[in-house]
Parts: sequence; C-alpha cells; structure tokens
Amino acid sequence: MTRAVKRTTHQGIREAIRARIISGEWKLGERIPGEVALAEEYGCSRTTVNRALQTLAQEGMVERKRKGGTRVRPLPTSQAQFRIPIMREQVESRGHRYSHRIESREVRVPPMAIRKQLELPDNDPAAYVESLHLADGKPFAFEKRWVNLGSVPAFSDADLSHESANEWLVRHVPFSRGEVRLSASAANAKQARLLGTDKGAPLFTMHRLTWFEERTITAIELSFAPGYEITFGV
Amino acid sequence: MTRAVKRTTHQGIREAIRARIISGEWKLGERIPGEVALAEEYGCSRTTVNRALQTLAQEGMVERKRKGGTRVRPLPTSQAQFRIPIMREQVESRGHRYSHRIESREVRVPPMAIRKQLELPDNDPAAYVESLHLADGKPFAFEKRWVNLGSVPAFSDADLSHESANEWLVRHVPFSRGEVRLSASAANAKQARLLGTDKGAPLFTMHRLTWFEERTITAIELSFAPGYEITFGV
DNA sequence: TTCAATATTATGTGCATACATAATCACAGA
DNA sequence: TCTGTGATTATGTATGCACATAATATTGAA
Repeated sequence: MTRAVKRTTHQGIREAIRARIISGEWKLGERIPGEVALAEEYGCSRTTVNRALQTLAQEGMVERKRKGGTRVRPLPTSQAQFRIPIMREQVESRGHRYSHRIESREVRVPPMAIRKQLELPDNDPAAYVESLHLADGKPFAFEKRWVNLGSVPAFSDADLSHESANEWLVRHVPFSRGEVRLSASAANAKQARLLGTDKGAPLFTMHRLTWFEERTITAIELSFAPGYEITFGV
Repeated sequence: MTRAVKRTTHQGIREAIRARIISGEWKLGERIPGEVALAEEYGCSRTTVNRALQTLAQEGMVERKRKGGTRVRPLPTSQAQFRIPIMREQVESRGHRYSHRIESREVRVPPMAIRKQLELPDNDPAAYVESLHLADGKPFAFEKRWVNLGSVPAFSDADLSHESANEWLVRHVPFSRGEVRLSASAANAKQARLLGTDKGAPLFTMHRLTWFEERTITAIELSFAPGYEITFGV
C-alpha cells in the first residue's frame, strides 16, 4: 500500500512534516520552522504549507500561535476520531439483516437521574421506549430511551413499527449536539434475558444525551450484547 | 457569548450552512446548492464556500462527491473526537496524585494471539510488563503490556521505576499510528484482586496496538476499575 | 440495442497576492 | 527606569484564477 502523494500537495507536505515530527527531528514542545521557510524548502507556496500546518494543528499534532510560531505539542495527545455508531448501519455493514423490536412504550414520569439529565420540571412525564436491536434476528443491543415531550411533542404519535425511535427522531428533530459516555456494566435480569446472556455478564454500555439548540431531546442507554467492541484507528 | 463572525468568512459561512441544515431547510440526504450558487448567495468567492463545505464534510455533516454535489448526510453520523487517555494526565487532571507500580516484568514468548498482533516470528520472545496505575494510591487501572523487542531492543534496559512503560516508550519511540478497541470484560481473579473488586465484575477495557512505520511496537490491555467512564461531547 | 468514447459538470487543489491580526521588540520620550 | 508607540514578524484569511479529477450524461459506432 504505497502512498503515492505528490510532494507539493498539502497532503504530501502534511505527511512529510508529520514524519519529521515523529522521527524526532523536532522535539516535543520545540518550535518548527516558519511557513515561509517550509514553503521554500518544499518548493511550494506558503498557502499550501499553511493548509498542511492547519490540518496538523486540528489533529492536535502541533500548536500554532500568531507570531509565536508553530510548535510540536508537548505531549502526543494522539486523539482519535470515531463515529457514533448507528445501529442499522453497523449491523448492515457487517452483512447482517437489521431489525428492531419495541419491547415497551409508555409515557410516565422518569426517575430522578433522568429528570435531571433532561432538565425536566418535576412531575412532567416523558416518553419511555425500550427496544431491542437485532442482527439477523439475534439480539444485538438493548436500548432504553427517554424522550423529552416538551421538546418533541410529536413523538407521542410517532409510528415506530418500521423505523427505530432513533431514526424517527433523526428525521424529525435534527440534533445539534450530544454527549456520550462509555462504560462497562453488569447485566441485570431483564438485559440478560433479552440479550440472551447471564445475569451479571459484562455489557459494553453507551449513554447518550442529545440537544437541539438549548433543549434536551433524548437520553439513551444502549447495552450491547457480550462480545461487542468498538474499534478505531488513531 | 455572541458569535461575532463576519458573514463572508469561511467560518461564518460554515456556521450559516450548518444552521440551515439543522433547521431542516435541506432534508437528510438531500442535495444542497453547488459551491458557485452558494458563493453567489453569500457574496463571496467559491474558494471560501469550498473551504466551509470541506470543513463540514470533515465533521461528517455533509458528504461531497465530485460531480455528485454536496448532500446532507443521510444519517447524522456525528463523529466524536476523543483523546487517548494518558494515565498520568487523566489522574492528575482530576486532582489526584498519580503513581504506578510494576507488578511483574519478564521476557518470554507471548501467547499466540499476541504473537499474531505483534507480527512476531514464532518462538521470538517479547517483553511483558504488568503494572497498576494508581490515583491517590488507589488502584485505577491494570495494564498488561507486550513490547516487541525486535522493534525496541532498548526496552530491555529501560528503568521503569520513575516513569511508566508508556511514558518511557513515548519518549524513545514516537509512535506513528495505532488501533484501539473498547469493550467490556469480566474481571478474572488477578484483576479483581489488584483492582479491589470481585471476580466477574464488569471492567471497561481498552486494547491498544501501536506501530512505528511498519513495525509493531507494543500491545496493551488496560482494564479500568469499576465505575470508570469515558466521556466526550459530540 | 449495447457498449465505449467523449463532453459536461461539480468538486479538489495549488498558487500568487493582498490584507488582517496578534505578539513581540526596539526605540524615543517622560 | 518606565512607558507607550510604532515597526516587525508569523500566522490567519479572502480572492481570482488555472488546472486536475471523478462521476455522470451524451453521443456515436458496431
């Protein structure tokens, strides 16, 4: 898999500079040559070097300050990007057939912790949906979801027979930001039964909370069947 | 906190377009106007619109194809960025004192799975280190690490009394890329004992494999004490 | 009708240029 | 010595332009 990037493209220069940083040519925290110098060295315009360096800064590999110049980040904060998994995409990309099943659906006052997360006035009810995501008919993930009806009143009448709650919400309330928490938890009786495992089995769990503008939309707890992993490159 | 971004900067246009997507003006999967049209609408050059759209594409908000145009992502695959946690940073940023303890250290032939990951010739030994990361003296994470001595022979003589294996490696072998796997696993007897929990307790686990150029460097398994979470915004 | 060559189109990229802005430095004046 | 004002420097950003490239549409020949 040879990388055939030309030397004077912003990508090529970005990788060249990255390599020089990795090779240790410039030490951690050290200032690297200015844009003009690099442009001259690589025989390209400053614009191109600028773009390369900006990208590296975005990735967290270097820090830039006006006048201060560009320097290698003190600690290699290698940050990773990964996509929030979408159930259907995830299942289908592995060549399985996706389906989902609503286990229960009701409107009631959520427990304290959820009220707080959703910033819900006391005694205000919210929609609660429990559902199971399946791959080729086999349980894949169990989802507990609370939807803030103050923000999304239409959810009460949503038809969830053909699309999941997530898909419905995505189509009706584009969300602007969210918060994700990843953890491990022990399966309770219900989770064990639905996911076909034993009580106490370690489950990979994802909590998600999403907002649209300044309003909370939905709080989700997803427990994945044993063996599930998130993988990504750095 | 008013946003005082001018309307003809690439940032301003990026946010304007983002707002229009979020507001639902263009539906999911729908094609949005071309660069030329947008440039005309906003009274700026195509270059500027191009940059705004490229950023949005990088963020995963839109998909772009040559000739195909730019369209809103069918499902908002909001990608998240998170930093690979550095133990010391993580512990200290929470106001605790970081320390670590080597539990065992030896050189031996690793099990099959590790040999395969490290692309190690059969019967080649590797360095094996078990260590415990502590926050204020309390166990925080248990680390099992294999180091490819073919790539990093100097590791044999590394002094790990003052810095962790990871810190030593980072200073001596800047790594270029890595792969991360997140999962949940049940604590075995040793993990339970060292992390002060029960056998079978669900542990948040991170596997990491790093390369420098085309050589594998180290394979790590980190098991976090119960209650550990990774959190990040989207 | 079918398939391959060609034209069209929207985005991708590099460059020269001009000006903006932030940080720093040197020097003059109090 | 202290201070502020302007010069210098390095990065930030917008623009017009030319050309590259990929995907699609069209055309023409077999």
